[in-house]
This record gives sequence, structure tokens and C-alpha cells, in this order.
Amino acid sequence: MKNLLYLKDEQIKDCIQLLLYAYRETFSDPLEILKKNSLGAAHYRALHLVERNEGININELLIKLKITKQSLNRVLKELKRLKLIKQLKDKNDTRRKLLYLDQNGKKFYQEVFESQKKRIFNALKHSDSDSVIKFKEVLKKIINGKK
Amino acid sequence: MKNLLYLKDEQIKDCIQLLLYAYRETFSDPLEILKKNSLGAAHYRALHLVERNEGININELLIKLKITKQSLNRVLKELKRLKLIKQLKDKNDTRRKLLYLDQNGKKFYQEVFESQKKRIFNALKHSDSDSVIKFKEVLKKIINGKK
DNA sequence: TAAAATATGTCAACATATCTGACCAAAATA
DNA sequence: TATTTTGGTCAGATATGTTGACATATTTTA
Repeated sequence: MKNLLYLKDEQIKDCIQLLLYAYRETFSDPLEILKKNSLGAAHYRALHLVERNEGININELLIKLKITKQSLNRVLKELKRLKLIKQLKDKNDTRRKLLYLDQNGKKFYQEVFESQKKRIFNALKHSDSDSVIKFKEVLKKIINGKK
Repeated sequence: MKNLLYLKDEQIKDCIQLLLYAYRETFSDPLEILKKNSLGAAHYRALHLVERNEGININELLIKLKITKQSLNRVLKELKRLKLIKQLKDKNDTRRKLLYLDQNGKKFYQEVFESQKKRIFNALKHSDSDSVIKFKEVLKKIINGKK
């Protein structure tokens, strides 16, 4: 049995705290721009997922966001009102509604993303390629978790 | 100029998404136990910081949490009521109140931490020492951010 | 084809955790 | 003594989530 220092409780607590701070800072950066448009973090999370998964339907989005459809609906209603996203019927199953960024959406998303990007960009720029790969690997293991 | 693949927008978006998911999963694990005691994530964040900084005062805690004193006050009131934390006056400056875990607090904190620890522990266990070091380095750069 | 399942939308009520702004008191410091 | 610092409190607002109930259109299944 190796003496795995980095598995000691204090080290784990360190990781948890770093994760909390990194998340908080990363997601507080874009709040200002969002607020100007009377939107919040929840709208951005949905917008981000639509941007990265153009044509996603409501159900898939719900699963990724892990919120109820009532909560999501409120968010989507406002995003549609502001012409940031649009819905098109799935031709193979017209019950399903597929989500896309609308005209304003692409521009707005890019603006919000830029505000958030700076922090990550600088962090990665000052890290080497290997560090970034390992950083993402550990994050993925945390996400998939539970042994 | 090197061709830094990992600085492309798509890679940055990947990182942001991983960070969001890792945070969400890590902090959703302990919610069940907290809820049994009618506490939430906010109480745990405060409890965690008191555990890691025994004798911290209110102002320092406010700065670490980045919330208003009104919000913190409500959280601390409940933690004190449940005998999870206690306040002692600073003898050098009796305006200041220093926070410590109370009897119940140590036991309760450990229980909640264990529920959260599993996920991180497994992720780190399946990573090598170098990966963990680099993982933490990148997180720190993200936190200190802004060039 | 009739019944069941699926995908989405909506209403209402409520819970939680945050915020702002105003104001107060005790203690330390200039 | 006047000002600043530290902490507490009240009241109201906002953002985001929850449950539960119900409606509609469409697809799938028996």
C-alpha cells in the first residue's frame, strides 16, 4: 500500500474548496452582462447547452440541466421572447421541438461567453498542454464518479 | 506562435462545461444528509470554512463566501441553534466574534464530508499523483484568474 | 382503431437562498 | 469626543428551484 498523500482528507477538502471557488468565479464573470438583459445564470446554462447541441430537444436538455420542466419552461419562454433561441418541429416526430440559437442568440451568446472565456483562457495559457489534459481527465472522473 | 489547440473556443467551452458538471455533482452528494437536518448547501459552505479555519471571524468568513452579512447571518443563526458552531469573543477586540465547530458540529461535519468525499476520493484514486497536482494547479490559476 | 405512452406546455403554490437598503449598538481608534 | 469597525436585524425584492395537477398533440402499441 503506497502512502498516497493526495488521498488524505485534508487534500480532498482542498480539492473540494478549489472546485467551489473555480466554479463560483467562472460563473460570476458573465452575470453582469446577463443582468443587463434581465437574464440570470439559469438562462445562460440553457443557452450554453443549446449552442453546444444545436437541435437538442426539450427532454434531452432537461436531462443535462437536471431541473424540472416547469423551471426550464420559464427560462426558455424568456429566451424565446428575446429571440435568443427558436424552436422548430422535428419532422420525424412532430411532438418533439428542436432548439436552435436564433439571430440575436449567436451574437449574445458570443458576448457572454467572451466575458467568461478570459478567465479560463488565461489559466490554460499559463499551463502546458499536459496539465490541461490531466485537468480535464480528473474533472471527468469526478463527474462520472461513484467508483 | 504555437498552434495551441487547447486554447480554441471549443476547448474552453469544454472546460467550462466540465467545471459546471463537476461542481454540481460534487455538491449535490451531501444535500440529502443536509436536508434531513433541514439545512442546505449554504450552511455546508459556511460549516466547511469554519472547519478549515477554526477561529475565523464573521468578516473574514464573509469575504471567503462572497455573500452579504444578512445572508450569512441567517445561516449562522441556524448553525448556532443546532449547536453545530459556537461563537467566542476575541479577547483582544471584543467586537469580533470567533467561530468554532461545536460538539455536534465536528460529528455532523464529518458525516456530511464523508458523503461528499467518496466522489473526489475515487476520482483521485484513479488518477496518478502528477495528474492531481496539475489538476489543482489549473484550478488555482482559474481562481486567481484575470491575467 | 382504440388505448396507452410520450413530448411539451401551463397554472398555482411554495421553498430556498440570495440581494438591497435602512437602521442600530457595542467597542475600538483617531 | 468623534469616527470607524464589527456585528445584528428588519423588511421587501429577485432568481431559481420544487410539487402537483391538468391539457394537448402526436406517436406507438395492443
